[in-house]
Amino acid sequence: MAITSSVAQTPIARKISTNAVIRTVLAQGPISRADIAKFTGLSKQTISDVVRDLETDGWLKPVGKTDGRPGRTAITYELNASAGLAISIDLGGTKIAAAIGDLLGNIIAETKVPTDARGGIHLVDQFQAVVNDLTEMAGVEMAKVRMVVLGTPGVLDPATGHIHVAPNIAGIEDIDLRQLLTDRLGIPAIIENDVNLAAEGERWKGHGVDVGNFAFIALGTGTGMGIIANGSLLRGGRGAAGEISYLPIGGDPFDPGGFHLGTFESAVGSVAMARRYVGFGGQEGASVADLFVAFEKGDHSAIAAVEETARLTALAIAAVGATLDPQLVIMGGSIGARPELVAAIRRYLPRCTPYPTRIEISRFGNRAALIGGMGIAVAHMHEELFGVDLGEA
Amino acid sequence: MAITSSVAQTPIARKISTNAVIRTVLAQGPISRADIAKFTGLSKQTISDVVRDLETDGWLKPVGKTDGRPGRTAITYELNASAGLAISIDLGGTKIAAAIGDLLGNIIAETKVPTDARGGIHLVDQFQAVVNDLTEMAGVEMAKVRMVVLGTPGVLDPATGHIHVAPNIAGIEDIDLRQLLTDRLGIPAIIENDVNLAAEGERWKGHGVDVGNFAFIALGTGTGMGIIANGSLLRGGRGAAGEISYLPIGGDPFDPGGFHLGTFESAVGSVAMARRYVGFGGQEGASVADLFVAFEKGDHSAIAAVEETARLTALAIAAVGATLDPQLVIMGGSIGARPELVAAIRRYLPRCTPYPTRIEISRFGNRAALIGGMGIAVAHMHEELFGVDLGEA
DNA sequence: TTCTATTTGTCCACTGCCTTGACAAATTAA
DNA sequence: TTAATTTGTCAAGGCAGTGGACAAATAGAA
Repeated sequence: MAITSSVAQTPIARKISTNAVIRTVLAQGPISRADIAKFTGLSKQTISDVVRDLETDGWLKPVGKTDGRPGRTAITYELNASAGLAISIDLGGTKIAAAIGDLLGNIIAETKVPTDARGGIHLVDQFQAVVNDLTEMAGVEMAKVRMVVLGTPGVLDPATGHIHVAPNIAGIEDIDLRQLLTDRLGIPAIIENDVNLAAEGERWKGHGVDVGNFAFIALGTGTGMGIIANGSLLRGGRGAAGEISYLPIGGDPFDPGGFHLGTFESAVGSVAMARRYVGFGGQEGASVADLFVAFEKGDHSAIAAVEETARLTALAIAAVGATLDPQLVIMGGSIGARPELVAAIRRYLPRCTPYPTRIEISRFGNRAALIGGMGIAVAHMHEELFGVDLGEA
Repeated sequence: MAITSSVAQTPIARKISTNAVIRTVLAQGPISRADIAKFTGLSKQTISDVVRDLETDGWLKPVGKTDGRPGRTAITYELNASAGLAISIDLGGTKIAAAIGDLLGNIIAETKVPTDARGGIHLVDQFQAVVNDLTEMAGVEMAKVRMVVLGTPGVLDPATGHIHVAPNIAGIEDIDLRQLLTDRLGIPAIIENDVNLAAEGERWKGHGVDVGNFAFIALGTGTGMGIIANGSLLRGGRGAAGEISYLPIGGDPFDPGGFHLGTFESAVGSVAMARRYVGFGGQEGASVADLFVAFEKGDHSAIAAVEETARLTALAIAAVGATLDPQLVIMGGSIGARPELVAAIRRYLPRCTPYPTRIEISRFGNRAALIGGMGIAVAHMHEELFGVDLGEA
């Protein structure tokens, strides 16, 4: 394990300079070379050289001129957004959503198809087809796509990328989906848990912007949490960080045989919520959707069911608060993003913890994972294209 | 915010090279210049230059010669451990422990004094005296001490370093202890929560070596947890990460007025444990120490008290596991490190969570925070002396 | 003991990257 | 039209790193 690679002469200094220029342009929008020099502290000469190289390689492009100030007009440069493309795919139990975006993360095209129920290798075929559709819709060549991020349910092993538990989707636990996707598309692929991606999405462009510590809690058919701590995603030892299904809340965790499903998920998942509604007097066979309709009409059974779910969720947030101390909890998922539920949680939380966490509803609804995947893909693309690699550091 | 500082000509390349050399020497022990060159990938010439500079500045020193291999003998170099010193201070409610260590983190001298009950500014006087004692004991000059780390109970604001809640120690919530210490000693000071330091200590030289995700749980008068996640300390938004006192476990978190003390701490702290023992039939007025003596003799009340504490702690570990997914939980503190208790926790944990975490007892006992402080101090010293600063990166 | 293979470490020439200062070019304000 | 100001290029110089040549030093073999 060599610490510095240093194949050629002294590429490191130029790489650092290039990286500084790119980051400055990325952060400061259209900017002149003179301003880049002031901002980075590098000399005008160096900046001119670097910008020239970047322009001939197609990464930067001149976009305009300054005016209004005294002195010679300056040519302003911007990142050539179309120089690199990335794809985000959100694999769900019923549908596959996908988007293609440019170097700045602007989404150019988006599509959605039903998930192939046969699962397994057939999904890879679907991904291929979806990617083809996207490049066609966007009118771009596949060669410029440099990164694909796939969000899936389930626990992913951080080391191998192996998907451990994915109840909704058939036959993906035994195949190396990341490798298959990489091979099929010929570009680097990343797999990440969908709730983790939702958290990344909120960090990128949602409520989590500039928040270094927050959690995204998804309540729906199942329960999950994505954690951003110290400004980066927390995966845990086996990739199971945020698997709040197993929180010892909402039932007796020592109940033999019961805890394997997850004490918390057994208490607040959609099945439990519907059953609770029925138990409180709701219509036999009612779904969670029915419950919220009834809630709207002021149905007492529905209100009681929501209240109880909110109470348990508040306890879970209290537990998360005592462990992670997030500045913010973002609620998502088909149930978790319901304003009625969140309002109730906001009422319960200060009653069970002295330092209640701020709670927001996800900004992106069911597109959060897709957005987050794009954020990750763009970040990795930047790293791959412009990143400075000191070996380890 | 300039991205590269670049005061002089091109200091960055030489800094990177120097850093690579130092890290290689640090990791590979006594090593020749030729081997450093092979290891880093840099040329022999560069290594010779860098080593010469480092030697004249006193950071490296030749320690021997190679032999046994064919070819010319090589001079091997080692880090000059005494070139830089660091101090770790552990501020406790009853005593102040402190140690001085060298560039490699070897502890040279250690001391302990009772905490000045007047607290506040008097503590700074004590710190000063303790530091003087240490340098005298170690026979070193204060000028070579480059970093001091202070561990304290309480929640520290990550941004300001302000100590929020420190029940055991008088008058330190209103003063800027870090600034006072820095000014008094004339060297950079860092303040960190003592349980966090204990976790860092285990990571540095204890059970947490090479474990990227683990938690150190301290049970004693109070309860606390230090978290290492993704290989680094997790502080949370307000520095309150790991404040498991507030876990909604071991009582009714909605009990009005009760939760301010912390539901979990109220259930497993030493006061609660002694009261539980008495409640189960133990001697009126018995302490936790008495409890464990009785436990040793097979006293049923004591056994029941330990069992209940273990059961609740297992639940807390289950909650932490569902949130952080640590590979390991290390138990510490006067109660938490008791083997009897840990044995019971190990029995309970698999009964309340499907993926029980491995549990170990702290390797350093009540010196864990002191050791951890030394680890942090040494790491910061290395960073300050040899670190490569790309501005942000 | 002598020779050979091998390894260490230095010397030297060369290249790449960055900086500084000078200066031409272009624009606003007076 | 002129002065002030800013942009961007040119040219010279320095630092850092590389690679090849080579002297020095040693183990092992003849």
